[in-house]
Amino acid sequence: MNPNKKYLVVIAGPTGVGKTSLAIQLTRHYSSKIISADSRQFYKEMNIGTAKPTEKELSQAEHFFINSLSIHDNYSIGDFEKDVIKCLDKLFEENQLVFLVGGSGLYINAVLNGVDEFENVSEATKENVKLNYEQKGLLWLQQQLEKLDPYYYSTVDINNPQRLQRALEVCLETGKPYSSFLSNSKKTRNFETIKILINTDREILYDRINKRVDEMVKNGLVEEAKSLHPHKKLNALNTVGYKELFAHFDGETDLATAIDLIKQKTRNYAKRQITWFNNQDTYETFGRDDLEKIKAYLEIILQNS
RNA sequence: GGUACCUUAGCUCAGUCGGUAGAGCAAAGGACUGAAAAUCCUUGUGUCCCUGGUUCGAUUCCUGGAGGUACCA
Repeated sequence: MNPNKKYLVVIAGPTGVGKTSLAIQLTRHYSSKIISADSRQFYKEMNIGTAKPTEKELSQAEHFFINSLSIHDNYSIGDFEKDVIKCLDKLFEENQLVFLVGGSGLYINAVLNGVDEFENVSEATKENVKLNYEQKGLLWLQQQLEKLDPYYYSTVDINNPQRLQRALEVCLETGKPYSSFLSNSKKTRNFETIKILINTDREILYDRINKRVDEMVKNGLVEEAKSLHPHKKLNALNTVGYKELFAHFDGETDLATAIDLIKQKTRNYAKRQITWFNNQDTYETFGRDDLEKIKAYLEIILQNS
């Protein structure tokens, strides 16, 4: 093992696969620390519905970023990248190996490769774009973006209002095309990365997800969501497990339907994660019971580098 | 028991003036640069409940049956 090298071990995979417990065991084995790349787990007000590690698990391995934010905070992937890199610099002073665990592929990639630098967009600009979109519709977004950034317009999914809004906000705020900020290059990092994907049969995964939702309900998810209901407009709460219950509180569905929907939307999410990681390269895939194999794999890499 | 209506995709239902059918949801696949558990894109063959009849041809019209819903007894 090269003592001068530092390693970030990424443990990724779809929700419900059992990443957390694997990662904790590995972390203990290496006496290391865990950085969470599960963006929902940052919010301290959201506990049951975000499938955070339990108190016991948190005591078994030190976790960073869990409960680091309030749902009222404005936090973005750019902030996350900077915060994690800062945190890693500190952790690597005392650890040769640090674990990054989560299922938010975009957030993991931000740590590994970086995201491009953008100027902050003011609330006024965001509000302006949002209002115009609400009043004039998707076509307005498309026309504005086509005018201000024809190149990006030709490459984006022009049916995706979130993408169009974001690009337009940047154009309006900076007076420059959104695409002029895109470098398409990876940042160099002062650590090596080892990428591990945990996956399992679809049937098993979906079954685990369904059971976990029932477990969350038993643990008080409905009550937790009830207490957050007044804040339902916040972006942090526009998420599976909460918005279905908000719809129930608002009289749109009965409770059983809401719970079934949470299961369904979580399954859909897991599938999207699998699609994301399929599209990434250089992940080594393991099953949820492959702790020993993963240890062996890590040893080989550490010895050979 | 009587009368009326219903039975079509995994679900809810359109539709075919007789030439074997299509929406939404689900499901599957895909995309992804500051909302990412978010947002968006693509994909529709199914004994048209069963049985006879009419017809060149019936899921469609007619007879009988089965199941369902409503109302009347």
